[in-house]
Parts: sequence; C-alpha cells; structure tokens
Amino acid sequence: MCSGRYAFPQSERLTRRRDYQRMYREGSKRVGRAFICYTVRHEHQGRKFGCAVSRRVGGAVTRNRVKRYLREIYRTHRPELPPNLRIVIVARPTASGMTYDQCRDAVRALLKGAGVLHE
RNA sequence: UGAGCAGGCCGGACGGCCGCGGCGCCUUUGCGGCGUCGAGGAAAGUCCGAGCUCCGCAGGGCAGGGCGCUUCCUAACAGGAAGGCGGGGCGACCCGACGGAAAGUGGAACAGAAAACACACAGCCGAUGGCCCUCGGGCACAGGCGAAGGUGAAAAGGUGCGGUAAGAGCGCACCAGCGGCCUGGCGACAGGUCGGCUUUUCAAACCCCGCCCGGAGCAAUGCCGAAUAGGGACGCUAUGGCGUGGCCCGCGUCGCGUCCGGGUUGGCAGCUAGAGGCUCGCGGCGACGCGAGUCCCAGAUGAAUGGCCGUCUCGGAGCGGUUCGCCGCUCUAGACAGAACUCGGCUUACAGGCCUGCUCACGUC
RNA sequence: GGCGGCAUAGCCAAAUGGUAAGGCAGAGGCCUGCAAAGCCUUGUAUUCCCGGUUCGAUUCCGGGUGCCGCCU
Repeated sequence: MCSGRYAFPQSERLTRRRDYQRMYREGSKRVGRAFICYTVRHEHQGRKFGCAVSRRVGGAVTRNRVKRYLREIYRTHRPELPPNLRIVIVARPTASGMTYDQCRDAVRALLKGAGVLHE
C-alpha cells in the first residue's frame, strides 16, 4: 500500500501563534454548529493544518479527544485536499458531546461549502 | 438468607491495518526503514510538607503565619501508627482544631429582676429587740434571707434527708467538679484515699503558653541567537536610593525607582535513576526500619496514546424457554478523568466488580 | 504549568458575630392637556454551594463550584 498517503507528519502542522493569527485575519471563514473553518489557498506554500480547542469546550479529556478527532479527519481526507491549502478548524462548545462520525460529517460539510474538497 | 462494618485490590484482555511522540541503530541527497518505550489511582484540586534553583550571606530582633491530648514513625508535614479522654451506634466499629477562661482585655442580641463583685427590684420571715393585747395573737421598724421569680442557648453545684422565724453546703449521704497524697503507666491518663465545700460560656474573639517557619518559584534559573531608539515625564539623590522579604539592625553596592513609548516574544540546558518500583528474609503490636536480589518504567513544548475491524470474557438491557439453586439468542466496553521539574501526604470525583476478616437479625440442623 | 483575587435584589454596592444599609432600575400615586424632571409610597435576597465552630454565621474555619487578573 502507499503508506504515506494517509500520514500526518510534523511538517504539515501549524505550530506558531503567528501562523494562526494570519489565518484568522486573512482566511475565508465558514461557521458551523460545532466548528469554525478557516481556509487559505496560496501558491508556493505547502499543505498545512491546525486546530484550536479552547477551555470553553470542556476539560482536558474532551479537548484532547476533539483535537485527536480533528487530526484524524485531516489525515483521512488528505488525498482529497489541494496541495497548497491551509486549514484551521476551531471547535465550539457543541463539539464536546459529538462522536467521531458526527465530527467527520460536520467538517466534511464545512470543507465542501468552502469548495476545497473534491471527489 | 438479609442488613452492615473495617482493610486491601482491579478499574477490560488478545490480535490486525493506518497514524502520532521520545530514544537507539541503519541509511544518509531529500526522505525513509527497523527495533523499543509511551498517562492515573486519582495524572485532578493546588490544600500541606520537602528536594532542586535563584535572591551577596540566609544572620539577629519585632511583626506576621502555622500547628496544638500522649508516645512513636518519617527527610519533613496540617500525614501515618499505637494508645488516652469525650461523643455516637444493639454491635462490628465510627467521629473529634482535644493546651490555657483563679494573667489580662472584650463579647453574650431579644426576652428577663438579674448575663457575671449576685448589687438593686419584686418577694419571704419578722424567731431576737419595741408597742398593743381578750395572753391565742396583732402592728410597724430595726434587722435577717438568698429558697421561690420558670425568661433565656446559658441563672451561681444536683438529688434526698435534717435543720430554721424564714432560709442557706448551715449539717449529713450519694453524685459531678476542684486541690493534695499514694499506687500503676515512658506519657496522655486511670484507680484509691483525704480535704475544704465550688469557680457560666465564647479563645475556628484579641490574647497567653509550648513547638515550628527567610522569600520566591522550572513561565525558577543559566547559556546562545534575533530585533529596536536606549527616547520622554515624574520622584529621590549619601542622616539617601537600591540589592524581591512588612519593618528595624547588620552586610554589600553607587546613581536608582515608577510610569509612558519602542523591540523581541526563537533555540538549548534545567528534563527525568528517584527519600524509585517489585520479590524474599529479619526486627517491631503497628506505622515503619534494615539487609539481599532484581528491574529501568512517558518526557511533549500549538503540546504525543487516536481511527477502523475481528475474537473473547465481566456486568447491564431485551426476548424466548424453564426440572426455576438455570439455559439459549440479540444489543452493548459502558465510571471519574489526560503527565508538563520531581517526590511524600491530604482532599475531592468515580459505572461496575473481586478478595480477606468481623458484627447484627431471622431461619434450619 | 505556577501565583493571586472576587462572588450580597434585575444592575452597582455597604454591613464590630445579633432579624442584610443605600443608589439605579421596576410598580403605584401626586403634579401635567400629555410626557420628562421633581415629590410621596412600595415590592424584591437559599448573602454562590456543602459542612463545622457558636445559643446564633454575610462575617470565623475547612471542602467544592464559577468568574477575573498576573508571571513567558
């Protein structure tokens, strides 16, 4: 199998506060019931992903679970996303009680609405 | 069988595919491959105690704070063990901030005569002394009294008998409390005996006594690198300012402090082998200590444990059968909760389950 | 991650351990042709929650919850 197809290496993460603030300022924003999605497409940059889950969502256990779900969703949808796309997904308090399948469907709907998910 | 008490433990297991963090090795052009390890009993709250780092030294005094029955354990503790005393429970057992109120200051609302010299008030008596008299008694005063005053959370030891004009620890017995002595115990304290007859409560009010405590915290601290403009205002300037303590002394140092404005908000070390876990032996009632062997058991920094699937068990729910002390099928891993410098405790949260010892009630033999 | 603070009526906010002030807002009335302003009257509190000390707790002492701030 093509093992790297569904990977999520360190180089595809947004790790700086500066990057997140640029996304909030310049990205196109779509709001759903449980998540908010910021997307930016530029040439000459790699595909990157980041997520933000504040303390309003819940305790440390639920926040970690939501972040893992979001990373898993990005990993499994990576081949369907353009290579020059940057995404930031912010969780809202509604996401605290949702299962993995519910989160996946909500994020897919937001990405389709942004026109960045093909297939 | 039912109800309950105490102590200890578990808190799914195995496998496959994809993915993530650390370390090691290989390959190193980018990359990648292989191996290995990868959350908890509370990792939580940050309530105590330490290690460690810095504050020049960590010194003295005051202030402030903490602890508070005894003995022991411990690196230390507000922790633990064994005991004492008090309270609760039929019981197994459980709970207790449990020093001092005759060192001093203060509080005790309302009600009540009075809230701490029992003074006044209301009241009782008027035996003794005085007057009248039908010699039974009556009258007012001097005086005596602290029983009854039923309010209050709390009323000046309690109950009984005697005593008296009326009464009172005034006398006696028992009980409670206080003090001395003797005996037992390391001690808290217990038991006995004698004595004079008694003193409210609040110190989680100030306080007194005894013991303990310097301040901060890994975002500490050290190193490397990048960036900007070292500019303005105010204050004090050597009996002064600063050096992290609230103040003073001592010590060190000589321009410093506060605010406004500007820049950076990257990397490395600290960072995981420790009062460490497990097993066995010995000492001790026990907490725990000593000795031997053995193991290495997370180290991220926008922050790693996840997703999907299969099998099996523990419970739970539903359906059907049932010789009802059960069997089969279907669904369902299901509590609290996520390491961030590290330990020892405490506290709080927790579906369900297991083990050991013990108590009570009922039934049967 | 660490350190510190706060919680009282719809809002702001006071209270030596003794029945919880005051202001704004609200309701009713007076005044006015009608309003505003002014004046009078009035209701409103599990003192964040659970325990303890005390005769009695907003206050004192533990534990919990929520909110806010500071440290790179």
